[in-house]
Amino acid sequence: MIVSTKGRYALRVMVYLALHNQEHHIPLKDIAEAEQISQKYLESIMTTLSKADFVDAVHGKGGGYRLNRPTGEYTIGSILKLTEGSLATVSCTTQGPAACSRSTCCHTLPMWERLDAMIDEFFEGITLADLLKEK
Amino acid sequence: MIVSTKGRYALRVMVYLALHNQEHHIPLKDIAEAEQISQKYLESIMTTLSKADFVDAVHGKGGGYRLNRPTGEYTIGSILKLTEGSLATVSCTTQGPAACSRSTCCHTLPMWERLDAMIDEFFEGITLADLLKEK
DNA sequence: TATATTACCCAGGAAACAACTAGGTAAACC
DNA sequence: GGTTTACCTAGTTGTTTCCTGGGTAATATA
Repeated sequence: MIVSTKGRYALRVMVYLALHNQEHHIPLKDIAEAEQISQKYLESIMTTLSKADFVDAVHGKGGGYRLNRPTGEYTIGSILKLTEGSLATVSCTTQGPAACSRSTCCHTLPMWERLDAMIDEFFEGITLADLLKEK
Repeated sequence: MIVSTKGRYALRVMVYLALHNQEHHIPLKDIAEAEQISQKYLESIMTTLSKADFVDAVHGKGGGYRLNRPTGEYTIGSILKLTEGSLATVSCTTQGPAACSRSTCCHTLPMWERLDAMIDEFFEGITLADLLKEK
């Protein structure tokens, strides 16, 4: 697993907000119900998205969440990196090359680096707008 | 993390065996020491490789392990799938589409499937022989 | 045959992480 | 002032990862 529920939930919520991009904000409760995600768990994810200005959050009655950019400006990579922390496929590549004492002579490290680059390119090449067209 | 130490260790051992492909077999103890991997932990990995006929195992003095195919015939994908069980990036794609009740209307599922396909292609396109040329 | 040397088997355990829960406080609206 | 919402801190449960311990089975050598 490279992407946990945290990242997947975040993506689904962003898609949901994109599909319901109205004038009014959508409260967390509604999103959780519609997407069948634990409300409490989703809270922490939404706060992360809000702090990074991925969504606009409004308190009180009539409040909730809303996207604050056009869907084409959110790459999937940016959403996943924010919520997952990292998309590294192996621990070798998360920290610098100094992390592994064998890095200077490791025959597999270059492959991991190429894989990470490929995955990064994959996710950065897809936007929220692209996802809406799927299915 | 898509690949745990188990799969990474397996790869490193296979590379080690490829680089030391002599007439005689190499005992586990030597491999563990050279690669700085827990001997006990490596045992279970080697048994997996042996059972799948990826390596030839010989008991007793002078015994140990040895590759039993040319390095070009081992794809990285086959080694990782054997030791990791699966290379799926999200739980949605591990089981069939029936696993997730939302699969019929999920906007993100096609993306995960494309990602999995891309990663599979990546690993199946690299052989042990290719890794030896690295670094 | 005895002994050393190796691979194999089975069971468990510490630590980390993932996924979720509980119980509050702060802001905005009516 | 009260309701409705987002936000904050902490804890809990379950799973997985990584590793260890204590054996047994096979093979070679003396």
